[in-house]
Amino acid sequence: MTSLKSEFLRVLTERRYIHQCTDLEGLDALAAERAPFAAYIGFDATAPSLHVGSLVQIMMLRRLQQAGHKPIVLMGGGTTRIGDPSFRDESRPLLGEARIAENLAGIKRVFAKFLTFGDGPTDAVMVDNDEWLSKLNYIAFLRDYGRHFSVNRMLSQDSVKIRLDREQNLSFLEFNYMILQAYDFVELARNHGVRLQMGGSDQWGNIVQGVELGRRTADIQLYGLTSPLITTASGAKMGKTASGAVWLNADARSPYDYWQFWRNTEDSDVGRFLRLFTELPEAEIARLETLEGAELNDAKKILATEATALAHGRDEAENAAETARKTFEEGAAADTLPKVEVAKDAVAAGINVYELLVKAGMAASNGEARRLIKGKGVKLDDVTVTDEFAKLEALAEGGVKLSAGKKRHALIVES
RNA sequence: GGAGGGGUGGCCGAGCGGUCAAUGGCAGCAGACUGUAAAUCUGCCGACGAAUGUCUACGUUGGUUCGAAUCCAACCCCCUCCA
Repeated sequence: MTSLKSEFLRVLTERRYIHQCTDLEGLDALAAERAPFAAYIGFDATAPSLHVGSLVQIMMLRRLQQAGHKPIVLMGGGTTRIGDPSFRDESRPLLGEARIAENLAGIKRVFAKFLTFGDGPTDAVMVDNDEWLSKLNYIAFLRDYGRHFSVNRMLSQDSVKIRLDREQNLSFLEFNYMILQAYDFVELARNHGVRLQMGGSDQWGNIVQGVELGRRTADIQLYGLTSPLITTASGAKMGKTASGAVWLNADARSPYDYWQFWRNTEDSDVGRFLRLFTELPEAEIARLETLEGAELNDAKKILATEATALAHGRDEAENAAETARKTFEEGAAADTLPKVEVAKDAVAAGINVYELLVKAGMAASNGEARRLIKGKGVKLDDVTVTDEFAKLEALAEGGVKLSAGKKRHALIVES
């Protein structure tokens, strides 16, 4: 590989963000120019927040902005109404307009943490493809753009081929997804000066279609860049855990939980995640990833704090780290643990421990809570609860620490 | 429109009149071992109840039967092939 001239691509390469690029040299030359250029990544609006699965993409936009260029967040308000069939076994449910609007608002709040929005030349902008897609005229669109797409070509695309090979239905609606995505690219190139589209590796086919459409219909040289699919070392997709998706919104997953998610990273993922999800200097990461055994836990803590700082702010991250330190290393009940309030007289009357577990969200039902106790999974102030009908009858001054397993803790306090 | 196949718990997938709250796998939770890791082993894994138990659940609605996830009918949805 030739040495890269642009800061943007140098950083992306060093941090292992790049999987494929349509024209690395061309893009490098563009990124090395002094004038900012715009690049975009599309996100769909199927949920009210984004989760860790999209974090690589978000970080790429952040890096772009840091390198002095303009990130554009394309919200798929229009395409969400179709559903991307890429590598999906089944059609996605179609969402109503109200839900989509709601989702867009939630997602906007996530991005505000990672990017600087505004009107300046390198300020981030959020656009919704519904703006132009809903105005399309079918006949005109077919005539102007439809003729540039080869069905033969589209059928040979992996994402489509998989569906066909498995003899699963692929509706025409979904088949159009890639056409619209390609059109988005050209539309953004014309009206927002976009030259580059980035995305996950599963978007490669769609992105390439857009690059070609740009050349054919607008005579613009566009670029595409994809990031590798991020899985954990044991092969699981990023962002799914016990309690569901790891959301980036604080109201969907608390900063403390978010910190815990990163803290529990597998050993062999630490270096890779530090590069992708934190902004620590490369030299520091190189040092951290050589740690072994129990010492590697220090690296995980740094990973957790740095990653949490990006999504929730430095203060929240430090708090989460401190709460975890007290809870796990001192065994103390940090007063910043999630709190469960119980009425005074309820305690005096004696309250079942299993009820507390349900209240704390550590068990979904009384039965589950009792099973948990039977399985020796519950502790009160670090003492294993042995009787499934044990009651809590008094509260210590600072409350009582309730633990389900080794990792989930809450503080029971009087209300 | 015609012919065939199918819809079972978070997912995959058995069951095909009673012994079915439904085999098995995955995912998940807990315990042991550790380092809040991985791997491994053990237990749990519909709701309510202290419990014999009660309730809800095998696409929907009816029916047959002492008894239905299992049989019948209609309907809805999905898939394949033909038109």
